[in-house]
Amino acid sequence: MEGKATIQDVARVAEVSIATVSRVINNQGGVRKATEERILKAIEETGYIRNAAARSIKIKDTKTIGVIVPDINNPFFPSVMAGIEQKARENGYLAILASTNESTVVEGEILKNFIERGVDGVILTTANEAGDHLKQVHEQGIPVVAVDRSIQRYDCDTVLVDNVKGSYQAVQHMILQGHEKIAIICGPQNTTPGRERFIGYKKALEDYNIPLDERYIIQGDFGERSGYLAAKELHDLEERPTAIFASNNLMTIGCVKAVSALDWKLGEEVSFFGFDDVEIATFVNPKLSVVSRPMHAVGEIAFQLLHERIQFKEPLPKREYKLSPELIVRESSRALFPKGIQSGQTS
Amino acid sequence: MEGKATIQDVARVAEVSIATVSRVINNQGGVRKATEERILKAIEETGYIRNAAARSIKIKDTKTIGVIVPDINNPFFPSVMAGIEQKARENGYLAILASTNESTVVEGEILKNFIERGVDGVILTTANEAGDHLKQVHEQGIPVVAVDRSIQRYDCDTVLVDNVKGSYQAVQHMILQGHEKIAIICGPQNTTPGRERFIGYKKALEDYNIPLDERYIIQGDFGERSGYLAAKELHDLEERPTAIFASNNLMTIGCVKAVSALDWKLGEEVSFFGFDDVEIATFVNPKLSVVSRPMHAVGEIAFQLLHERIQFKEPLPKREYKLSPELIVRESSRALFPKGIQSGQTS
DNA sequence: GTGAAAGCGCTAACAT
DNA sequence: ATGTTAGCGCTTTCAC
Repeated sequence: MEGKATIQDVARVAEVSIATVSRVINNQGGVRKATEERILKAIEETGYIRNAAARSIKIKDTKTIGVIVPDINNPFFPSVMAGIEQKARENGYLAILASTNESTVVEGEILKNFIERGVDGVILTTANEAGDHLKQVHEQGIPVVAVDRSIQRYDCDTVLVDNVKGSYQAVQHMILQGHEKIAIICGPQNTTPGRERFIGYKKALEDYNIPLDERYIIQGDFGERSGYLAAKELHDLEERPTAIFASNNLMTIGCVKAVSALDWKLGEEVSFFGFDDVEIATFVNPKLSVVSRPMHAVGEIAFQLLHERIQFKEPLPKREYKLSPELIVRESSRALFPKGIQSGQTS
Repeated sequence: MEGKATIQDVARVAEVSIATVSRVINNQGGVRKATEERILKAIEETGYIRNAAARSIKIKDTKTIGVIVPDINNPFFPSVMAGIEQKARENGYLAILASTNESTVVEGEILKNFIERGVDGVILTTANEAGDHLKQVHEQGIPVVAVDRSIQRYDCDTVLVDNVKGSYQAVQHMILQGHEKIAIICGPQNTTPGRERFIGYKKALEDYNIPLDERYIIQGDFGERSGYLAAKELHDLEERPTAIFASNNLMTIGCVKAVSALDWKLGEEVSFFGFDDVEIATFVNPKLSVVSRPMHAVGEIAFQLLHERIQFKEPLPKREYKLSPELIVRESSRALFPKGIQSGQTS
């Protein structure tokens, strides 16, 4: 019992050949009921578990997919992962996860390791959109789907959230509530999300003929501190904005902290919209309006796409999904001057 | 180039035998510089990546450990995972993660899959402390270390956080600040953390000769709503507690929400201590005092223990680590009557 | 219905 | 320094 029992051991105990044992293990039928039972009993007795390594050396697929994320501590990824995992399980796959800590090198190592282990496919949010380190995977013909960040150097299925649309809608919502002095706290412009969310902002203003005002465009770095600083900067303006849009979760947190510290009345003196729902959103008063990403769905679709690739190895064309984010309007975004009174006037 | 290149292909291209190729792959030395370079070039050319399956069929270890968590969305686990991963990487191991969604059945399946894949060891927070489903792992002689929840049926190394100590210290802290009417929002008493945190509470009161008051002991279920309800119940009391201890993160959130809704002045009218640091802790005003668990360290130690088991397969005795939680005193816990005035007494 | 035997890709003696 | 070869545990013809 101790140590690994092999198919040989089972065969010996059941007094049959290994071929027959193999047949029942993979229930291919064609085995007499009696022998099958004898074998089953032998398996039980020996505590046999088949060796996947030996198996997958013959068989091509491993029914395993690898998932790679840049930062396991960012709540976005566990949610996506949950979606992947659920779909994977439904389809008889095991999803294994590894985190790169935003390091391209580590990502390459993990990738290699996954390939060595013969994963059937990979879902990843890369630490490096250039994608040169994906060469190996590509060469092996292993299907890949990119999530949240696209890959430049190689074509692969991609599932993104429509950042442009999300920020557009948030800004539009505030415009329709009468705001014109709308500030944005941008993410880094060398990242896709940072760029796209800024584009949505500009597009909304443009569509409603509101000129871009440089004073209201603050560069942040997706970090909490930069959100804090940005809010402060906006508050220092002679002509303060009446609404703020923060491009991500951390900057949302920083911004709200600052607004509160400055005793700038959220929702009243300044409306607010954040990108990505955060735990504190429903905690602060007033509750935060946000653009929420369908993370679970992202995971499900990513698996879906991957699964199709795995099944029909044919060279399907590259596909790109763009999921629509959802506008969650809570209390921090309000109509400007509900009584129709203009700024600078007395009541 | 397309499709898997094998060691054979490399040997052919480099015009050497597969043995020599194997030698350079595993850099065992004893290969002339020139040939080595030829082989390296051939590897590059063919895009060869060694097949881990074929390898681990001969070699015993896979340099891979499996990590199983019950709920990937609970922020506790990603943190622990980060600790495990870091140590694993430092030691040349790859950590793969899978989540059971608190299902014993799924946990069994994952375990089996991990065994099939020949993981060298497993770190898990089980969905079922009884541990009958761990039979298979045990039989295979694969080392296991339990994290945060212990395993009853089998002996294995365990790393826990000292719940009793954590809640003891929190309550003690409040006692030393003059509080006597200290309420607890308990977790389920059929879970180890729920039980232990209650024990620490009782012990602290006992040590300071404060009689247990049933009115101040509220049963919760570790869910946010129960924390909310509990706070309400306490507020309804004729003789309200002057301090509250909440046994976990979610109930902390619920409780604080309720306190705020009831306009019960946190820190002033009622002191507060939570178990587990939460994002909102530093967000609300006043900032929350909490018992914080050293999650990263838990992960590091778990790997450490596992690694030792993997290396010296000898039957070490079962080891149990209990890490001390850290008391983070912020603003929600304050001295009762800071001027030294005793309850019911005159100065 | 069952078994014998040939590999799968690799490592590790054992030769040379 | 390099090659030959015997397996590792398994699946899969091909016989019987």
